[in-house]
Amino acid sequence: MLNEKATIYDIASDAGVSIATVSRVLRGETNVSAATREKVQRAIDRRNYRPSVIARGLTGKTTHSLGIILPKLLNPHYAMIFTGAQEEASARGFALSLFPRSSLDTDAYNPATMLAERRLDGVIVCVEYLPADHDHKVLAALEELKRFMPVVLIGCVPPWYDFPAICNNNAAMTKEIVSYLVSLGHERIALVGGIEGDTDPFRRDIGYMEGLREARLPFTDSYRVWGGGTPESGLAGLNGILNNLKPSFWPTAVIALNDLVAMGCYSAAVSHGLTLPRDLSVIGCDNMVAAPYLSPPLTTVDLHQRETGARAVKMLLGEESGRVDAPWDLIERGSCAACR
Amino acid sequence: MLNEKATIYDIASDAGVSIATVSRVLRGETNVSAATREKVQRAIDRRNYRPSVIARGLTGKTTHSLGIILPKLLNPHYAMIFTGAQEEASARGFALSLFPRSSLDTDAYNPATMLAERRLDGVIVCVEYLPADHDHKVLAALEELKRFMPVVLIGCVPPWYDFPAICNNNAAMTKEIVSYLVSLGHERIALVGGIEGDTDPFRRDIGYMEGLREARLPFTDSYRVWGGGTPESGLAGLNGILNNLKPSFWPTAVIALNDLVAMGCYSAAVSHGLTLPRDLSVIGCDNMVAAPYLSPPLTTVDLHQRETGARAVKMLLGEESGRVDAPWDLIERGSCAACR
DNA sequence: GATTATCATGTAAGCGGTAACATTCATAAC
DNA sequence: GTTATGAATGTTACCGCTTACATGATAATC
Repeated sequence: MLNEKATIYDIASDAGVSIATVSRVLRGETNVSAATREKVQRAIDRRNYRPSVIARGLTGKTTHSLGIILPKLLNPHYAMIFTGAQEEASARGFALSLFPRSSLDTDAYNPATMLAERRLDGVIVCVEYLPADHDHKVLAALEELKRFMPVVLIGCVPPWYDFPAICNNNAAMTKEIVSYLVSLGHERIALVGGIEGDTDPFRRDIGYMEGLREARLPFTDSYRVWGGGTPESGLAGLNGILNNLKPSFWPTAVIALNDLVAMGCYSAAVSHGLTLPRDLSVIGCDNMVAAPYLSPPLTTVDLHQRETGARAVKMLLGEESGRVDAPWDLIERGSCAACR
Repeated sequence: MLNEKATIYDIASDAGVSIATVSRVLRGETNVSAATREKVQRAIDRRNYRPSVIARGLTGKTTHSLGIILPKLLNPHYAMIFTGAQEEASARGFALSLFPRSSLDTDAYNPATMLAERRLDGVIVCVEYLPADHDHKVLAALEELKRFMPVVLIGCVPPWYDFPAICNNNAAMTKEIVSYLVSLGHERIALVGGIEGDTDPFRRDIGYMEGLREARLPFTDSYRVWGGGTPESGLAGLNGILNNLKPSFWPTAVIALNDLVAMGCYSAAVSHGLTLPRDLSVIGCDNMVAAPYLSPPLTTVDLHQRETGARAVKMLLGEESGRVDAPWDLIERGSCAACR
């Protein structure tokens, strides 16, 4: 508790040894005599000395810092991933910095400049389920980035992307959701959210179609609306469906892109005089903390994002590798009911 | 786009100049001839060279990296602060790393070790409205931290803390909320959330009491329940009030610690057969993105967290100083109505 | 007792930059 | 023509560590 910024030289001279010896005790090498070790440790404690991670990083190998890029923290999905990654990183003495999505913009500045110049030990990139993420410019930026440091992708990642990834197979998940709703007797099932495109075989709409086909249900174009992951989008999406159809054709269940979209659907439903889940079942995705407190409590899918974030860190650090699928669990609460 | 990790020496030899000259063009110094500058720039572009922030940091002055400590990212309040801080930091070429709350635990490890050894240029600490944050151990850790780097506090910070801070005067805010509810005709107003303690003059309960007094309303002990900032806490809190009182004594309005707590209150209310806002008005705090999509849409207080986060960065960088108050705005939506 | 293996410790060369100071050379001043 | 002046550029000593290698002192080997 004595003084601020001391260097390894100060400690060495305090303890009457060379800096190499101090460095040895700092790194816990064994070939230091007990007496010396103790002398050094005392000097360290006395000055409250902390070796500079910066200087260590310069010497080579590792900077003990990681990065993460994600669309937005206000989306609980990403906040959970970040949290998991942060915990894992910090448990290993790594710092985790958040970088903006724009880091991948080829136009602005040079791609990935901020990341590259920091010599990160790796970066986690959360890709949105949006064509914007899959366009070749972003992909090029990612390839570029990969030349500087290990990259792990999280999200709906097409198999032909040559990146280590934790992949959300939204198609398989959505198919399971459809069959769940079918098991409740629903036959008019809407899908709200997601973006059209043929770049990605794991898209929700693909699983949606498959689920319908398997249940021998017709695909009705009006029941599928595209949109982003916000409440606004959910509101607009379901409103569109309800406004354009006679009530007798209204869907009895809706699959929302995520929990936020589901909230928008709640709003749309009540504004059309529908009572949930009696008149309409809604299922979300993400299992955000607030999900159980909506009325009705939201039935959703738990994506284990925290675990995913932690896992991504392990992958960056080389403890795991390749491409793995993220697990998911359907969480039944009160927003889905048997079809009347 | 040629090669990875080049150094300033590579560029110098490519361009046929000394490293000092390269360093000069890197830092945009003026006393370099146009011809030389261009030669160097070409070499830089050709190898896609990025100077190492690590090496720069070693030389002294600044590491161009900041830290932030907050209770949890899953709380939209903190996610918004983080977002604002991140944007501001990255606009200036600073990285922002998230560190866990436990960084301030005196017990674990040495206080602030991770932060100190990274030689951050500053750290933002979001303190919770909890005695735990104000206990002397955490305060000691903060003082310790301050000896290593600039610290800016965000939150409900008692005036005798000698820190630059952006301060939430929750007392003043709550007083205003009370008078808003009073103006709607409410006379039985509950306060759900917050922690008892005498360490902090900006506590919500103080403003609550003042507001009551000013409106010449009695303070009813059963209407004030303590608790944390989660939906669980809101549910338990309001349930407690409703269960312990005959319906004729039920409050007609409730002030929730934050929007998440307000959601818990919604649940408690509906489970008691109450219709919002007809039978009960609820007001939250934080104005989270989902707030407009609850039913009824949540009346709440906007704390301008993004702006606060950005401002904290500016304070760390010495562009602003001292202790300022965070602004707030009451956002009227559908969850508060005139008392029947 | 001379040789060698072993352990504890010291010396010094980087790592990739910055910046103070030195040098060079052309132009202006005398 | 000589010298002062200053812009352009180069040299070099750090910054705070890690690490390969050197050194010295003991202990083990025969």
